Amino acid sequence: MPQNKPPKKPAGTASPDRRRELLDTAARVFAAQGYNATTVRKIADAAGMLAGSLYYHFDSKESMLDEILSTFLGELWEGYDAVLAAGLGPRETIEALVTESFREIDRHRDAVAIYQRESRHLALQPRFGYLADSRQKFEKAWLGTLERGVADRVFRADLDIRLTYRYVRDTVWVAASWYRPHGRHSPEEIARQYLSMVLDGIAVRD
Amino acid sequence: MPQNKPPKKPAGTASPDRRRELLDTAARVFAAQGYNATTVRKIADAAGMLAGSLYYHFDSKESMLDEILSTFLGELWEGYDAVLAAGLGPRETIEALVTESFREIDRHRDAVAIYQRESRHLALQPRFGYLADSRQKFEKAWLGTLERGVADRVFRADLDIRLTYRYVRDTVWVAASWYRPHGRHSPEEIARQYLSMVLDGIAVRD
Amino acid sequence: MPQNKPPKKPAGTASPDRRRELLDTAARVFAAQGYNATTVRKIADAAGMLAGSLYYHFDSKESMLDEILSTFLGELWEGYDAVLAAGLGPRETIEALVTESFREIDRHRDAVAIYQRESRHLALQPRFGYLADSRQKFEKAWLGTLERGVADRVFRADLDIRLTYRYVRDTVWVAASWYRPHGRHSPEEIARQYLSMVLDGIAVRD
Amino acid sequence: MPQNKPPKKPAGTASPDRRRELLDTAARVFAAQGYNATTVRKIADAAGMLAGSLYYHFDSKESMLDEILSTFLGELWEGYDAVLAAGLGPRETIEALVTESFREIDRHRDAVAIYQRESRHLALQPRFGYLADSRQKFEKAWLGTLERGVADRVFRADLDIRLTYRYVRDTVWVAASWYRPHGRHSPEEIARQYLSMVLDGIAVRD
DNA sequence: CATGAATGAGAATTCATTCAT
DNA sequence: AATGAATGAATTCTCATTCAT
Repeated sequence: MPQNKPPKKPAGTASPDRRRELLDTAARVFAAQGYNATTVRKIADAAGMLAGSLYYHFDSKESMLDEILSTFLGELWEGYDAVLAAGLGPRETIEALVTESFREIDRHRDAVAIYQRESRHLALQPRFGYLADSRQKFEKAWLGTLERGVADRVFRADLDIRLTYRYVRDTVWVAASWYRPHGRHSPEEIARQYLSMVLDGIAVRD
Repeated sequence: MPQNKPPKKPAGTASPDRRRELLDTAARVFAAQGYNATTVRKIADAAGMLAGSLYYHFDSKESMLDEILSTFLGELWEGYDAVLAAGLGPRETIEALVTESFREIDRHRDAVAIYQRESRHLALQPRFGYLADSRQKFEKAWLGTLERGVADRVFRADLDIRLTYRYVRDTVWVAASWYRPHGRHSPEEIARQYLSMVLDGIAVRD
Repeated sequence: MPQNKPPKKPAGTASPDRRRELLDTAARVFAAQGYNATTVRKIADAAGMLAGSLYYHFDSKESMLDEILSTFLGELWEGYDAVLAAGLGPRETIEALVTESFREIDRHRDAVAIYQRESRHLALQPRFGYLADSRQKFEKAWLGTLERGVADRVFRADLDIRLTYRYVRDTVWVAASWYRPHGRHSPEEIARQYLSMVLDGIAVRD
Repeated sequence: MPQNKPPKKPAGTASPDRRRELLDTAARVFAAQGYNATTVRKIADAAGMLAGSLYYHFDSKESMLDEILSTFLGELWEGYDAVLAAGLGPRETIEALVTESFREIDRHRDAVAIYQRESRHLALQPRFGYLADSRQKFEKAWLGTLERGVADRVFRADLDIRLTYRYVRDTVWVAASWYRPHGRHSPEEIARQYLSMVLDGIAVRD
């Protein structure tokens, strides 16, 4: 990791720092109000500039959304791919994926919230086709792991496997709707408790 | 029934069947595209009429949303209240609430999806204050039951109780996002499997 | 010609009469100020309505332009095709085409002015591809007639034929920039004088 | 040369070569896309700089247009005045003016194209009042020459003289719309053929 | 000389809503 | 009940222009 921050103007379209700053602001507003209900003016207000000025940095409101989501998914898959490449057993893979997910929620809370709310209809547009791709890859990874777990007798065989998949998936990701970064619990701690519930249930064992 | 219908407003004119039909159509579009992204024209298209014609039946787009949500919540609480009045133990209460919830998802799938997506910010508007009320009442019922269960040693005591509450709540309601009425499983069957996972977890017991 | 004006609402997108009225207004403003310099607001002002109201009738400012130009070209080619099908000699064909052109200028003065000013760059856009097609068909008809005339020794052989083509073509169409319908001269009278100059020149014969 | 250059305005700063270069670039883009449709950014792109940088050289987009047109008209009138001062007969004057015009088209093709497209409405603005003046002076020169020619029985007397004037004027200047400098024909050769058509027509004499 | 970032005044377009018929 | 036509406010986006560096 180089220490030297960009000494001269970095090449490319514009300062990536400012870009990231503005995208963070935009993500915050999108997450709070929903993409459609967010006007460019609101974003600009939150960034302390005029609406038109945003267009120096971005082509359109949609391209901001695009960049927010694709950046998030990029980093998510970096983490997931590392987990999936580690050759863990099914239970350990699920544990690692869940933990990784909570870390991503911690780092990209707004992007996750936006993703939850908007991805379904966005995925229909060609521009956001990667959302559909990601969803499919996602399903393959999680469902495959669960199936492996059932085969290995690590996970229960009496449940509808797709139902289980949806259950585990949703269970993790809806957390983004109430999770506050740097709150009482660290992502790892939340992951631990969630895993405990998902794997062992909330009922006391007889 | 009072004689004084609103003098000019066409709020409750004519056939309640047509009204319900139109609301179902509206709910379908709202659920599919999001409230904000849904134009009155899209609803009218789906209903086979022109945008302006909807205003014979309803005051505004917002009043359609209002009626959809309040009808849904009314029926939901009818069911919940019956359960809560039955004097069941904590585990049985949770089981009954979950089952009732899946039944509501089955009957009001679109309304539930709309509720999930929009209730948070709608609740801030005075008109939709009942959403906030309902949420609070909801939390009281579920959280109270869980607490009673922990006290009765029916539910695990080692979990953060608010985390558990959110977990159970979300776990059930997100199902609306993928649930298709008249699909492979009946609501009761889905409830049964969900409960099995929530209560006992998905891991095989040693 | 039926006397009866539309007794009931005509089918289709909207009353074609109103549509035509608005297009005439738009064409007038486009011709006077140029397409780019014309704001929708100016058109709306000229039509006595608000800018947004135009969108009830048309998809966009561009689609108004499109409809103006395609209607004009449609009628132009109706006239030209009739002339070309008549089996006249080269000189008579040129005379008939010129006369027909002045008639079109008389009927579609604004559309012609717009065409002159905008067709070149519009033709590059796919939507206005028909402009390029028309230009090509146009060249074929005129240039072909001139060539036939040279072969028949009706037109001079000592001139660059493409230069002659451009000369005749431009000579006719620029007239639209100053021509006022219902002015001192009828289109036929103007055509006659133009033809006299084009065919015989302006110099006194020795 | 006065010392008092404009205090803050960068109007006439530095290298006149660079200035001319940039104006040529601007003229090229104006001619290709139209003045209104040309953004400062497009000009800057074509010049290999950023939009803001142009303002070091010019006050405004309009002042670029102004300089392009006034430079062109200045040189045009230099040529015309020489012709008009030469004391030629009407026919020879027309011949000389036409030839001079094609030379100007050759040298200022873009400026001529811009002039054709924009002068009519620009002339209404005070800043471009010289366009109206020029047009008037132009008409006086050409129309006067034609009238003299009719009086001298060099030109036909049976034609509407204003129609003839427009005919000759347009006939020459529209050539700018298709003329490519350094093309097959020299300006003098094109002038020769045009004159031959204008004076003697394109029909074979009996 | 040129850049990067912003401004601010429109521009086109959308859309909930109204209302006479 | 429904239509056709319009309103008017808001929204996204564009662009000439400015200015500190």
